[in-house]
Amino acid sequence: MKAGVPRGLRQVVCLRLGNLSCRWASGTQPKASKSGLEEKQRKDRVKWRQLEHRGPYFAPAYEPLPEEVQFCYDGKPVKLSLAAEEVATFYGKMLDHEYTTKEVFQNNFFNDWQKEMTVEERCLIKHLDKCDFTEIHRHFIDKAAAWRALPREEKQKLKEEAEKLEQEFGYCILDGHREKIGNFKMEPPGLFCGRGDHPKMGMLKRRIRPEDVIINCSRDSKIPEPPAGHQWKEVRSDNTVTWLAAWTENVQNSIKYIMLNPSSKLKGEKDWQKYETARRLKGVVNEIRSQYRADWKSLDMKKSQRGVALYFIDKLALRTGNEKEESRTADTVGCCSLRVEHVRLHRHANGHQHVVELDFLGKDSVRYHNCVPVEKPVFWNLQLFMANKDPGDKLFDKLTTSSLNKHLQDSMDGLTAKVFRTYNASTIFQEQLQVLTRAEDSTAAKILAYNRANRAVAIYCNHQRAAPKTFEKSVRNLQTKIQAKKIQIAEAQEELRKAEVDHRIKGDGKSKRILEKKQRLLQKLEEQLGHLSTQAIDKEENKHVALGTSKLNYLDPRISIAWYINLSWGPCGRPGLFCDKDVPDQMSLMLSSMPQVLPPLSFGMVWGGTSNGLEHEGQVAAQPTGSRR
DNA sequence: TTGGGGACTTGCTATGAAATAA
DNA sequence: TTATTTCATAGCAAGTCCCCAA
Repeated sequence: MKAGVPRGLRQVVCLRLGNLSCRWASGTQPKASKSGLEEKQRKDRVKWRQLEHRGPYFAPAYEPLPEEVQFCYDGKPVKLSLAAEEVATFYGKMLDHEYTTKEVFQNNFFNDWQKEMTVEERCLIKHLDKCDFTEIHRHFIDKAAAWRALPREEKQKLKEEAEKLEQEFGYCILDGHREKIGNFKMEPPGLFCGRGDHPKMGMLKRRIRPEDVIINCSRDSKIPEPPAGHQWKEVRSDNTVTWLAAWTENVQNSIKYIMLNPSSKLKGEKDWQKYETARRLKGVVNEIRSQYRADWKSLDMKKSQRGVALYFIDKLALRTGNEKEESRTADTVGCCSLRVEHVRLHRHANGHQHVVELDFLGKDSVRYHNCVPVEKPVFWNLQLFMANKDPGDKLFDKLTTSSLNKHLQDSMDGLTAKVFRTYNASTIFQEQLQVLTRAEDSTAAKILAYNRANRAVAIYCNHQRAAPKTFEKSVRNLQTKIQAKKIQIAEAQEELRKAEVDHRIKGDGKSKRILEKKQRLLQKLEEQLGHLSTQAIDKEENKHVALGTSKLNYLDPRISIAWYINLSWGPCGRPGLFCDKDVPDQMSLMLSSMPQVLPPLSFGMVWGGTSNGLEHEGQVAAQPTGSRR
């Protein structure tokens, strides 16, 4: 990249560029769609002509425990059969994990474990609380420690073997291009770790054999060889799908796939299309917003519920909320599946009128808790929807996700509820970058601005994380550094003062040089302090916010690039150059010539969306709170 | 119209490599 | 050189949305 660009700033955007350059660069991106029809045609057309790969890499066979590692039952050592021992190691490995303290996990594990036992073992081992897995647990801890302690050469050797494996199994040929596969290693057997209060947690995920796997490749390609002595469940050639191999997992009875890496042309094109669809939404979003406002007044409950639900989806980034099988998954909801018990209405709260309090577990059992002032008709409608219902009843009982999406399709081809998340996320990101960035700021301040814009989106999407384990310690370390820097600055100030006096007395060239040197030192130290302080703020603000998901899935990379280039090379002298129509071609040109010449562009025209009216600064203060339950 | 399966995207955590500081 | 921190990504769970059959 071009020299002279502040290093830190480059780093923060390189994260996006790196992602983008492999996903969209090399001229692989499709042209921007001219119409919804074209997009549909592209979606429906045959996806590939040639697909060749080596098939999945299977997990190594179970390696029995050494003789000295014993499992004990009721205080006595018991030599388990191989199958039972293997499942016991799954539990033993997890002994220090919270999962093994949960009753559901324990019961499911024990139930499935018993199925793997011999008749004699089943007669003997009746209660989990009499099982002692501590030696097994210690064995795996020691094994991990031994691995860490391996000499550098040994580790290097293992690394080279892994690389060789990746070269062999980790790539496929798709229409003449060598593409990276996302997950070429078959998932090893283990215990199912569902999130939240998942009723199936602890169940045995059984080992997948070649006989369970369907291979997808082109007819004329070299069919992957199954491991010796085995055969595939099926070999097919379906060029309307993108997966290379598929199998059904036993816990949830769902299909799992081997697919391409996000860096592949195929995934990159889909990613591109996603953002183009979201950008098309800006052309109709005002109309949709007017429509859902009009629907609030409708006497038809279907319409008024749909209007309020769309308002939530648009304003609060709620997920669509498909129906789920109650007894087989954790109890999580989205917009359409909200229940009365998830909503509380406050006529006055926190100095606002018509406040809606939403409190529910969303995707991955992450808690969404938000008190948000809403428009008056929304408030009264909600009151109506909740009237005469039990807490466990559906809030939007006349609404389904399919009817909602069908309605959206009428407004725009390809529009579904989840497009609003992408659209609003990227719009907020661009707006926040504009608001928070000043050209005259230091690099550290610009990085902070970038991260804050990213954070505004992550908060909007309720992307949370558990605070890193080392968080408190690293904050302390940073504070120590700040204090040390302050002391250094005080000393430098004192030395500068002395140098000034010395120069005033002597007035010669040497004392002048010393004075200038001290001034430079002080300036440098103050800059370093500024950088450290900014880092501390950034770290603290980011304690519970996960930036990665929005960065990867919701923020159009072109916004980052436009911002970065604008800050590095100044605003565009040719307004209108980067107008919507030209975005893909401009990006293509820009990326292909990234190291040499970068065309000017006008930041602010990449998306140029219409805000959803949410006060993002305000929402940061009243952000959804809570964590996984 | 509905329910379920299939295909795909989104999301969080753990881990290990690379970068950075001491 | 070593310790610590940061960052990318592997791993896999859990969503969304489309399609098809009953």
